[in-house]
Amino acid sequence: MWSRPQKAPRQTLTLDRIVAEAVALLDEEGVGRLTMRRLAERLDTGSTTLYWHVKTKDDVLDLALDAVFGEVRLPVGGSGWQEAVRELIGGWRAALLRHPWSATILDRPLMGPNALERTEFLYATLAAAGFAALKSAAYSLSNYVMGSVVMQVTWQDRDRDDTGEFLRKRAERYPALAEHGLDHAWDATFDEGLGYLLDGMEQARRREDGRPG
Amino acid sequence: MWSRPQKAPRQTLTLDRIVAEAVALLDEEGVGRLTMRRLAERLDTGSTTLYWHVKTKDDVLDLALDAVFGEVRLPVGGSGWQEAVRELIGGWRAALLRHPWSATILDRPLMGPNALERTEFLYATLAAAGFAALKSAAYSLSNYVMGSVVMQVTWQDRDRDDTGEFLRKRAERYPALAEHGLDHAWDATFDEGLGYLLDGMEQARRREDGRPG
DNA sequence: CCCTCCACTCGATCGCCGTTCGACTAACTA
DNA sequence: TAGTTAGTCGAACGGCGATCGAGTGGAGGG
Repeated sequence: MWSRPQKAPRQTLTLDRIVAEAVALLDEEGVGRLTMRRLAERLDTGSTTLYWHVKTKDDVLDLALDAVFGEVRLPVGGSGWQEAVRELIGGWRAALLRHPWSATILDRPLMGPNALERTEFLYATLAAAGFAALKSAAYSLSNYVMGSVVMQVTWQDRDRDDTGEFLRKRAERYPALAEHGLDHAWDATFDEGLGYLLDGMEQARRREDGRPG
Repeated sequence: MWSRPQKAPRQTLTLDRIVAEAVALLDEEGVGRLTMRRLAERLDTGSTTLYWHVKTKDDVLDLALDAVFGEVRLPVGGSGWQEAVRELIGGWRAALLRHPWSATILDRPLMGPNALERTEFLYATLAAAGFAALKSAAYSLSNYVMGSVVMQVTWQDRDRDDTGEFLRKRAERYPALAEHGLDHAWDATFDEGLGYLLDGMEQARRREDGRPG
């Protein structure tokens, strides 16, 4: 039939294109609006087609999250373990904050190649520094960065709504909270807390194993 | 009509009953299976009825999460700030771990009365201890406990599936990870990391403000 | 004793979701 | 040319959160 729609010579759909578009969609509209149908529409295809490249929607999220970890550059310099850790953890945090939706889907195993590579680097750095309680050290750091990103994403931009007023009205019941308000220098607070942790770790390292890093 | 079903003299539906049943449902089946319909069914009512007591499903989750925080007992003793913090944070962690689903919905403002009361206590304790950088101290601790709970819930019980084998097969690429495996003494690791943090905080406290707690 | 009122209940329905099925097609292979 | 296969897609299924408007039962006033 002459009216039959011409097959568009469209670019082949690939897993990479799907993941890239998913990240873009998540960045623009957030995790609640990522839909297989909407994602497919942006890729100019049918939602069914996605399922040939991907098993479930969770796969898309796993891939998108690992793509975020891929943005974290591994430290290169030969300085001390604290500097290397600061650089890795800082980049880790920055990447997650660039894609705030990622903080809300951190409750899944981070087994993608990019995440594993960064975790491996962290372990190796701490091992080289001579930490005997390697897991404790590594977990403390990843716990801290994960937690702080979740916290910041949850609370930032909340100054605009009525959360501040809500607390001010309850100043009698929550005096310390009301006094210190909500506005935050997030970066400085993060750095300071990381400093606490690194100082405490350094003490433990000296106690456990005196080898120089 | 004689066949008209008798109105059951059922117990009045209250917000408390809804929240309690939601927590039970979440405990038994996880966050993915909490449905307004299923929750209503367990309460022997229609799903529509829930919406008279609650505005959205998110309200149910907010209330359930705050109920979990309600399980955390506030420290009473008059010992040092570190002991008080350890007790609060430990109870905080324990409550969240008793309801693992809670770790996956921590990415929302914790503005319920129970959560606020615990946060207030944390601020007050640290302020009394003389911390100048109060927010940094408080955030470091909550970041740490949040992060470690999310991490543990994500990874525990994963030894049973093929995650361990997955890593063992990639031992060349990720030697440090493969060497240290997955099995964890979660409690000990948490305590050790908390120790790092508290030690680092104590150093900063002495530096900033020598007042006794 | 009846009527009104209102806190509370609920069946039906809307639009959207993730996922599946089976039919289709274009390009490559033998 | 015939067959195979990687890739596409319309239609549909069951379930979801939420809404609408029609009820209903018990308390309180006349």
